[in-house]
Amino acid sequence: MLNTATAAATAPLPVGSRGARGPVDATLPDRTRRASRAEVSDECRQVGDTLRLLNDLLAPQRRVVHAGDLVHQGGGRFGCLYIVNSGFFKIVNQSADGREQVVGFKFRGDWLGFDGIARGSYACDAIAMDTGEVWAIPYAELMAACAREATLLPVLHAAMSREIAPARDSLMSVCTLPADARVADFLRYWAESLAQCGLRTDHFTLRLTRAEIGNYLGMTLETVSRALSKLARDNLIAFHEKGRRDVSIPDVRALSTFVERCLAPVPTLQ
Amino acid sequence: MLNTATAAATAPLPVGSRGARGPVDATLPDRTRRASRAEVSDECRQVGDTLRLLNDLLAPQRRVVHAGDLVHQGGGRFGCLYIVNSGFFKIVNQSADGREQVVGFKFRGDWLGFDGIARGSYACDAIAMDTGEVWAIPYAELMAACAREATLLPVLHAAMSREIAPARDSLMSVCTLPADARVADFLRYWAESLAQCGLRTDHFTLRLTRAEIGNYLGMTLETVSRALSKLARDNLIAFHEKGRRDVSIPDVRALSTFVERCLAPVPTLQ
DNA sequence: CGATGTGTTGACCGGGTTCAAACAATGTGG
DNA sequence: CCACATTGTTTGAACCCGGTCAACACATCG
Repeated sequence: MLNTATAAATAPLPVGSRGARGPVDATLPDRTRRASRAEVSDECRQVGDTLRLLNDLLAPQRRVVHAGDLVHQGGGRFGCLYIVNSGFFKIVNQSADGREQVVGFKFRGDWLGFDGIARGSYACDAIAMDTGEVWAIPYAELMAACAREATLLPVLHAAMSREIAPARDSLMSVCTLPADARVADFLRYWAESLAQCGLRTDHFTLRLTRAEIGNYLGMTLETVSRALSKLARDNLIAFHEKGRRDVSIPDVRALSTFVERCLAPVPTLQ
Repeated sequence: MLNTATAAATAPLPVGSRGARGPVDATLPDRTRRASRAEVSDECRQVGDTLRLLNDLLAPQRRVVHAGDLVHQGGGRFGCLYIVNSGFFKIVNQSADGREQVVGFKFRGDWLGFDGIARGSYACDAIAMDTGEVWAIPYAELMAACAREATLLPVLHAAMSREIAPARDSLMSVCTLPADARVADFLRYWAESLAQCGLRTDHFTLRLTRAEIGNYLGMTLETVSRALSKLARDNLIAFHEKGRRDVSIPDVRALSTFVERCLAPVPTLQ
């Protein structure tokens, strides 16, 4: 496939004609951020606090959903934001010519519908993948509450800010990693997301079909299946008996090293 | 490459086990939104209004940048948001293992640095690709101004909301289109972006190298070059004399139909 | 039981990567 | 001014990863 990673190695991105002049905020960058266990539990607690705050201030309408339910639909009139209290959801983009693309997933504490604020209509579908509960918050009411309660606006902005990075990360994954590594990286991401919900990460059942994973990662379901088989062969994951959707991940970090190893064949950046 | 579009045709995404139950806001979706000429000039005016508003309320620090300058750097401490007044910029993600990925571009009226709000540090590099000017706005000051001036917050939220869609769109492009179509779609996007800045769209000079385009689109620079040559051969674009960076696009809509034609070989969705 | 949806695996082949060579544009120093 | 290096672009040829097609296994369900 597109090994742009190696391409970038042979022809690195020109940072500029005369070299960088340095950022305005010149602090040392630490790009290697990865959530530690303490941070994860910390984030878990923050999510609980946020949900409690919203519940107290706005008494949002709770809505129970089941697998396949649409929370909001692309093109539909924007009115509410939604917060995931439980379950998980996929975000699906649809193009005018019928292509549909899974562009992300949402878990407990994530918000749905931010893309509707600017356009006045949602830009994508949000679809439940399991039984769960979302809280509907009319945007106008949220704004009014922000005027009353000063602690609310920072929470909202942080949530919107968090929407930006994931799509960029998966774009990078799709553009720079070969198929096997993309699947491994996806499993790592999934385990990390579960951990942030306080769920166990060493063993879980994927509620996604191979086709959905493949669509999200830009490959066919056959390639996903082959990649998973290979990962199982290498003991990076293990399938539980009874169905190939129960996955065990003995060591999540091993998946990360596998991803990096896929780029190792071209170790020298220059 | 990965024709997941056709894969989706043979194995369409399951919307759910029992079918969709309908969205909360059940208005008719119009997914086929594309900016008309009136909308473009309208948006152009809105951008001007926004810049004027911010200038009057906050007197932001103006900063002239040249090609290659870093506006902010991934990992750097978050403090300011930036608004593009002129020039254009690329957003580059960098992974811990050295991969770097162009994940988007910014033009006049776009904001930079939203991804830093949640983390407290920027998640990516913002790099000028030409001489231009950005306005630095300390986030704390912006929040204070929002408290004074009620019209500011909706503008800010709309800007943040607009950050969500582009990355998703390019993810879809990368995942569902073959190389030729991706390049065509990129040119269409670029022309559209220039139009929204009030610049001419029928003839312009790409300030990007083939390597940068390829990185953004998930392919090698050679493939970009070949795709451009093919588009020129088909008279969808034309190269100006003196260098292969001056591009003429006689009819932008022809590019759109070309993209759709790349999916035509599999016309029946079922 | 058959029907349907999902997952696995194999064989083939084609689009895109890789490697290589050549050219154009630009700058640099003697 | 030319020689030379550098960077970006184009084009060709060979290879290979991943898409395509097909067959089969397995589960659930009416």
